[in-house]
Amino acid sequence: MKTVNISEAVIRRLPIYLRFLVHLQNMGIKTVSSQELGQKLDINPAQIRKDLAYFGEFGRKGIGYEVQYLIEKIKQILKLDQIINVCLVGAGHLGHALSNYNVYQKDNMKIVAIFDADPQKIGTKIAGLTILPVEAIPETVKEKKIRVGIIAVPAPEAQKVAEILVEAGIEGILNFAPVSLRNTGKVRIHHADFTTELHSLAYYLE
Amino acid sequence: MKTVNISEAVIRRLPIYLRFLVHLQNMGIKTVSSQELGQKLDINPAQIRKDLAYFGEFGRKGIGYEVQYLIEKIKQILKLDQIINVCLVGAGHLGHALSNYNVYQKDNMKIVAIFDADPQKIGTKIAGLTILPVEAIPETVKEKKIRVGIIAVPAPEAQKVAEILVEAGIEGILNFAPVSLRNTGKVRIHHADFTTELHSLAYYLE
DNA sequence: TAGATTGTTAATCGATTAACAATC
DNA sequence: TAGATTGTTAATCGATTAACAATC
Repeated sequence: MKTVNISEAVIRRLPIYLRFLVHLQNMGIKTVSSQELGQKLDINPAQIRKDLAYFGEFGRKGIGYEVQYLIEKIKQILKLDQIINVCLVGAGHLGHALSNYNVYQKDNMKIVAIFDADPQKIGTKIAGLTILPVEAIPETVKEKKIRVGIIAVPAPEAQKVAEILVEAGIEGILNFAPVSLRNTGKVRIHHADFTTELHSLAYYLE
Repeated sequence: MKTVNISEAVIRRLPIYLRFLVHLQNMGIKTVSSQELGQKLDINPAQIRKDLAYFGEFGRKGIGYEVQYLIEKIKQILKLDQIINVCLVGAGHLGHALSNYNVYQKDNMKIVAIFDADPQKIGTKIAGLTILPVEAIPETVKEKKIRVGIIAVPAPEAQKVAEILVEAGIEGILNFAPVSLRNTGKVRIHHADFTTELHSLAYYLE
């Protein structure tokens, strides 16, 4: 798989499928068709079938997809079948919220270190983790085999933090700061910036 | 303007342009070309020119775009030139983080009410606002002319909250809960769900 | 078997990019 | 004037959707 370059649009839909499939599983539902999925997720059924077909033949003609099996397969595709260590930079309000988010364990993404620049905060604990100084990023990333960094610092500091993370050997960044990060190096940067969402939402009002 | 239906992709880029233009303004820069913008934002200059040209002729040939003027124009397009009242549902960690975010005032989007279902929290204050019960949503939305609702409640409750907001006459929703909301009514729903971002990021690791 | 639904090809639709005349 | 850069058309590229043979 991944012989052809799969488009970003496809990859962004997989987690949405995954989430709904887990929901179906929790409800005890065993199989689902692309039509049912499409109806619930407001996505064209043909697109769902095509997205999945990039990675293999996961369904059965006349029947649909087995929920449990498809969950496993999508997790494999997204590499969520292995534990991925994550660090969080920024222990402000947002950092607090993120570190308490209970989604990580079940998704195999685990926050194993929290950093902050404020000397007042260093040494205090959040979610069982002692806050470390930003200077400790390089060694901690190596020691704990951290592969993903979440940036939750103020906008003016985000670029510098990103560069420190890249330098430390991180493979992916999720950026919450409301600023477009220049990509130094070959890491993947995703944005979770709600201000742009809020601004584009304003356009559609009324 | 908006005679032709402008694509969503265009509208989603406008806030990114806006943010960088404000940054340039803060640095005292007066004019900027599509090439410079494109280089900094990693967007094709032709695309930037085309995006802006949907709404008018904002640039000057041979010169580029006047920063201040373009900021004004984009704010007009996004309807950020008027104050938009926003409410927040969910006063947990994330709600706390959002209510303290300082981006609202300068963007004319202002949180004017906070709701929660937990009786323990009702009556306490966040960011100067008294937390109200969810039952107070309909009257408060009308009274305070609230147009946008931010959902920051646990996933299982998000759909019901969305329906209450729609029923109350809200025009747009920004959903932070990790669940795909069914759109009852004709409101616009944007997602600020970082779990899907984190999951798709995993695919690109290494 | 008949009905349902996949995987996949072909058609359509839409978005991005290149190119360039107009013009500051 | 010469150089730079826009606004816009045409070309390209890519993504979505329709349709249907294969088959459970």
